[in-house]
Amino acid sequence: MGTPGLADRIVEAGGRLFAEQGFHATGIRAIAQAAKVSIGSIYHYFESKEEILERIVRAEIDRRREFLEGLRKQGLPLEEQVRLIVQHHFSLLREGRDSARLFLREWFDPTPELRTKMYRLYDEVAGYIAQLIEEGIAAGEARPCRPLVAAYTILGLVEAVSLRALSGDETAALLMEEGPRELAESLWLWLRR
Amino acid sequence: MGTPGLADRIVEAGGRLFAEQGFHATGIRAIAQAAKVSIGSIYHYFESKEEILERIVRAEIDRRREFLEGLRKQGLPLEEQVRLIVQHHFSLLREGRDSARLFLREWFDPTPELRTKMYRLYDEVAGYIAQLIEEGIAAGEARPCRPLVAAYTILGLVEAVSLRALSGDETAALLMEEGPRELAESLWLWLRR
Amino acid sequence: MGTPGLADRIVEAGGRLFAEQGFHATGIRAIAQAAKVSIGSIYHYFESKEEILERIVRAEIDRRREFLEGLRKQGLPLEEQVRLIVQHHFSLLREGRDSARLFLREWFDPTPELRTKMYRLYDEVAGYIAQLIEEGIAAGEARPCRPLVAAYTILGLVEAVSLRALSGDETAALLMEEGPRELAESLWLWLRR
Amino acid sequence: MGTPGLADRIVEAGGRLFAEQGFHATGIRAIAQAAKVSIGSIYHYFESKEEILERIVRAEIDRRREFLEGLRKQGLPLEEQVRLIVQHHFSLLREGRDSARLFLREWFDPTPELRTKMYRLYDEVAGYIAQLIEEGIAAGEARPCRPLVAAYTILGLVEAVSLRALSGDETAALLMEEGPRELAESLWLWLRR
DNA sequence: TATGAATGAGTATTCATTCAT
DNA sequence: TATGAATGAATACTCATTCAT
Repeated sequence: MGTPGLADRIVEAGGRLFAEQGFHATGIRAIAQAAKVSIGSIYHYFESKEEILERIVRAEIDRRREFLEGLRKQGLPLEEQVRLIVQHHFSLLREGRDSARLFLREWFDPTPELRTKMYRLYDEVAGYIAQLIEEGIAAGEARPCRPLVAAYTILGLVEAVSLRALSGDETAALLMEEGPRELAESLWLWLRR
Repeated sequence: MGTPGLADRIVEAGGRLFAEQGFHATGIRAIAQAAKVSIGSIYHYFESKEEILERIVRAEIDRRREFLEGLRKQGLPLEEQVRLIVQHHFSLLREGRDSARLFLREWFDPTPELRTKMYRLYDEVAGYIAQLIEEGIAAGEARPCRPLVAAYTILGLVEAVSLRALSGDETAALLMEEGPRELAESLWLWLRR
Repeated sequence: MGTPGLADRIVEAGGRLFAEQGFHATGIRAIAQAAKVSIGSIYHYFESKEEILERIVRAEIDRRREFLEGLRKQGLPLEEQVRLIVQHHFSLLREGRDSARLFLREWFDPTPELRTKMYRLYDEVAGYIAQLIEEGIAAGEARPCRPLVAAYTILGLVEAVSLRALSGDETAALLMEEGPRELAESLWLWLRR
Repeated sequence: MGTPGLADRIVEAGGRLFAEQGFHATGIRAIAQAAKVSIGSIYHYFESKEEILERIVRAEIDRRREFLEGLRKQGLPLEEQVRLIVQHHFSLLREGRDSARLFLREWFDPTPELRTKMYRLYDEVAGYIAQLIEEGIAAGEARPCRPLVAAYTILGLVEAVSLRALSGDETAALLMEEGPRELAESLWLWLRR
């Protein structure tokens, strides 16, 4: 409601441009122009270009965490939960959600400090999934395994495949179409008791 | 035999530095210094900084392809092949093979052209794995599925997990230790008939 | 009496910061923060950053002029007057009086207009000293000389030495300790009939 | 001989511009333009803008040191030496020697590190003068005093007066004309036995 | 009076690339 | 082949100043 604040416009424009061209290739001037904001305003709200990226990533993580928290409260069987997690991820991609794309990019390029922060945020999400799996094991739905390793396996699998699915070519289209079902099935075959 | 040529020295130094610091953070002067080569020589052998990266990536892909070709000739059962593919990947990481790290980095940052090239090279490897799976299906070892999607699943899974395993923290250590066995098992549970 | 006005707080904070870090290195925001005043208020009371400096310098000049006027009224012998002028200057420095330090700084850096203003203010002080000398010559205490040149000599001598005395090292300590007596003596040896 | 190298052109242009407008007011682009050199070349030869200033100051100090060394070898009476030091200084100013002007400027503005360097260089010159005075005392020409304090007195006196003499107004003209004789006389009256 | 969000020209510096030798 | 001096467009970021509230 109401017009979005400058900070929001900056984050939105930054997210889009970073996702399209990469963090390094996106200049602060381009962000300012895209957000219809002065360069000075960017630095009024953010300490640096990196802080913009950080905010974007944090927001994306938050969204995923909320989804997982909501999922957990529903008490669905683990198989269904896995299916929904995979679907959720792909639907974010399909919507063309910029930050979903960005999230897959920039894992490595920024300074080590940012990378450390990103790992920490990522670990939060993995922790949620590990919890779901742990409960699934306790309920006898899943075979005994290390929940955290399994969580990273799920996340990694889903992200790596969706990464390829973003390229825009034929292989990408195939993965985008068949990916969700095939991945959810694979994961369940692997996790189930 | 004999001293390596200038081009080799450049590729070797570039690979090391790109992997350590990233493509953008590595200057051409740093490469020149590390390779004990003049800046002029770099441009004598390579058109641009990107071409150095391209060569490094191509070499890495070639090494993997050779491994997969060799694997295929041995006619092992698919379960064993999957196990060896996973193991091979992790052992490259464990050796600290620079280009293996690099391969995981720079997936996204460079110009779109380079990205396209990288996809193409990556697809080569995926194609080899898809072939192995196709043969496994034909031999009744694996359940029917889309081989290319399955190949990307395997590659994506392995790379995404190893990506996290490179961070150097505790989670990374856990993934590095438990990852290969757990992943191979997962993949086989999923692929088998 | 009562709380000092905003303008005073700004001048006080500006004087301190300029003296500590220099005019260029001190931002308007730092002044606002130190004075616990909004940026807007600064521009309400002053036209520009330079005007703050100008006010500080003017105040310092005024203080010196007052001292010199008071000195003149006492009708002391010129030798004594010279001694007191030197002492006064060093005691300002020793007290750590910010504007005394500032006065020695920023002689040159600001825009030409400000420099001109500073010269004019400085000339006021020199004029007072020249007057004292002129009266000393008339009274037969001092040798005949150009009073204005002599005044600049005195001012320059004292300031240049105190400049060096501000550095905080060993030489500075020596100058701070021996400077006042030695300088007063020198000046009198040189001025006296 | 032959055309001066790029580094020389940069130093020359930098010295001129710094002296005219001050260190802060002189941009690197202005130096590049004035020296008819690319910005890149400046950074090829100098690490930073400050390094240019440093080189200029060092050169100026070197020139003065050479003059003082030459003076000392001539074995003139101290009175004559003092006269020549003062004259030398003023003749540098009169020649419009840029670095002489610069030397008087920028005593304070740059970073603390540079200031420390400048003090150290300045102390070298003061040390030479102190030596001359010490020998003068030993020879019975000068009254006993602390040579280093006396040296700073001489330097400070000369520089402070010449500082004022640079302003370009009437007072400046008076100081420029009468300064050398008057100062030399003053100093000798003060130093002599 | 008083505020501080908004501005954008300006800054020093970097770095891939070229080219005369 | 081999060099490295020379280039200059591009970069992230600063900061005095304005102005609507």
